[in-house]
Amino acid sequence: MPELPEVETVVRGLQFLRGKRVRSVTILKPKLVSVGPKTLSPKRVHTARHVRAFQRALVGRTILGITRRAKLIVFKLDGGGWLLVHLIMSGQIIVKRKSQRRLLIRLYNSPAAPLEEIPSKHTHIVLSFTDGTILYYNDTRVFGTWRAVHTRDIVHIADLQGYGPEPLGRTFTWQDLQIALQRRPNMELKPVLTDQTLLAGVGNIYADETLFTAKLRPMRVVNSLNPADWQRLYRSLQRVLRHAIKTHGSSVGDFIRPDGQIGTFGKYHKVYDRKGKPCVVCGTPIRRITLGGRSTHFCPSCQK
DNA sequence: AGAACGTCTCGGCCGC
DNA sequence: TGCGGCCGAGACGTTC
Repeated sequence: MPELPEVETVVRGLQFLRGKRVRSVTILKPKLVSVGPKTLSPKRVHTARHVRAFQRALVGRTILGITRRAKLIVFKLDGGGWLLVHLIMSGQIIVKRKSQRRLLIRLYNSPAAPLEEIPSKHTHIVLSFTDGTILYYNDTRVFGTWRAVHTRDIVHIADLQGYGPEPLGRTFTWQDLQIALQRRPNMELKPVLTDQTLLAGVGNIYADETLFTAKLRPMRVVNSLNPADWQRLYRSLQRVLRHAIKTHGSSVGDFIRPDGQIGTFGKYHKVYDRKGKPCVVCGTPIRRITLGGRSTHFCPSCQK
């Protein structure tokens, strides 16, 4: 399931799409796509016209670059267009290269569907490129978002403007982390770490793992941290995220790499989804609580 | 059967 | 009484 390391893994795996031109766009679930900046009205209209506008924004365009902002995959297109893809909970991008483009129509229900069993009944969007490459978007929970926007709209896009700093950004220091999280001085660390407007890219798993590594309890209030705590939190955050990227992201849930392989980070979870199991450091059973409406795991002995 | 790793909206509350 | 910001709850399909 995609947080910063998973999205980063996907983005790196998609680099070979640069220079390819979109031949056609098939939309099987119109609710997944939208065009233009977000409007003030929360009600989204999904019509055939809507789908056609989305297709028009992409067909004939060449992909100039693929980058990541927070958990968002950002495709830069020629002609000033952008495609912003958010995998939310269960989105997967799977690409077949030209040599593998023969389609096998065989329904397969597993999240880690092998390449030859794509498309599946969870394939909702298909991008075909002029060289025969095909990109499939699978999403069991149909929560993802695909938004086509133009450069002139980009400053209005809450998706890009509302995000906090990138935790792995070149200039990001422990003081920057402190400044970012102290915008919510009276809140608990866990919900603050996963707030995208304060800090970009951290979700439930990596928040729990980061706090364990930093030896800080998830329910600690932000303004109770001293400078040593902030430095430990900063180092832990970067170490956990970098390690996860190195191991290609988490394999928990539905995460799948663009080449169809599953991630391997799940093996290294120290607290996440380990309720009742012994802490890898001290043996104390890992505790699971709910914080900010999300499951939260910690070692009651190691984390202070 | 209840919970799921994300995001958005809504509404209550607080402080000005 | 009004307004903005903060913050928690619930909703959003589907799967196991």
